[in-house]
Amino acid sequence: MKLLTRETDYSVRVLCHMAAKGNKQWTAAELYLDLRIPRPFLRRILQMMNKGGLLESRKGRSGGFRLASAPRTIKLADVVRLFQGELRLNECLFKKRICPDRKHCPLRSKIQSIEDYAVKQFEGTTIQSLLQGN
Amino acid sequence: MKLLTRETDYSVRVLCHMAAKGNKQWTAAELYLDLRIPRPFLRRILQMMNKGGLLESRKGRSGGFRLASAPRTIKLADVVRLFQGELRLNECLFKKRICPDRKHCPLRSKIQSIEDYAVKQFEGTTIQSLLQGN
DNA sequence: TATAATGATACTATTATTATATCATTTTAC
DNA sequence: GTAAAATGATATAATAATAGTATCATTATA
Repeated sequence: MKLLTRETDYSVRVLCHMAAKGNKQWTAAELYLDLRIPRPFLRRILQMMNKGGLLESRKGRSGGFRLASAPRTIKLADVVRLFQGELRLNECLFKKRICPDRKHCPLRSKIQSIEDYAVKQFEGTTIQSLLQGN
Repeated sequence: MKLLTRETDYSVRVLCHMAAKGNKQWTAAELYLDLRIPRPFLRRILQMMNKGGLLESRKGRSGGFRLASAPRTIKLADVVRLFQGELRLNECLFKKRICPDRKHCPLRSKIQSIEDYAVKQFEGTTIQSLLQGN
């Protein structure tokens, strides 16, 4: 199983790659050459990161993408939220039909505790810290 | 997303239900009446729990299932392992193609830390502790 | 004004999970 | 002995999430 989807994973790579090279502007084509993320997928991700405020974009010829903010202010949690929504490790159990005794379900609190831990990790990780290998 | 699959979830319910009623033997039909887990799915799960050593079974008329060991010795980790294999939250990234720099991937260590925490929770949780609401 | 970029979006493919269905085998009550 | 009631084994279908593709519209500039 995977805690992070590929969209999240690829996006982190993009952000790290950009952050490593200062405040340069990048086209999708350039990023493809460097990172080999499937091209149309990459483009969609870039657009989502733009909409989500992680990147800024310029349209038209000589357009491209750049980081919207400093690497130390971009949290892994932001990327996860953008592509996966709020982390909810309990999801399935309560989706369509209500769990018979949600309140007292002791499994729930275990999962919740793991979820909390994961979110804390994501909140405490920035693009900068990833670049520094922390 | 869900940390536990339905197989795992259902199985925990079955184990807790059994544990709550002493060392009784149960048929799949009885468990269905009590737990309303889809019947063929329930049967398959019971068979897997039997093979996996969580339950014992008796075949033939007046056959059925019972706990293979005391509730305090059955760990949530055992159930997860049986139905989901070793928890591997990193899975996707390294599946088909190798991550370009697995060793140095700082994301990996974050995920690993979350995985370790989750496993610790699972190891520390037993059917008995779930019954007691811990 | 042609070109080279992003924007928007519909579509397809793949995979994992969830669920069903069926027939074989075993045991026992009668 | 044998029918009935249980599990064993296993193939298949349905659903949903993820991953990836394709295409046309729009924008800006060389």
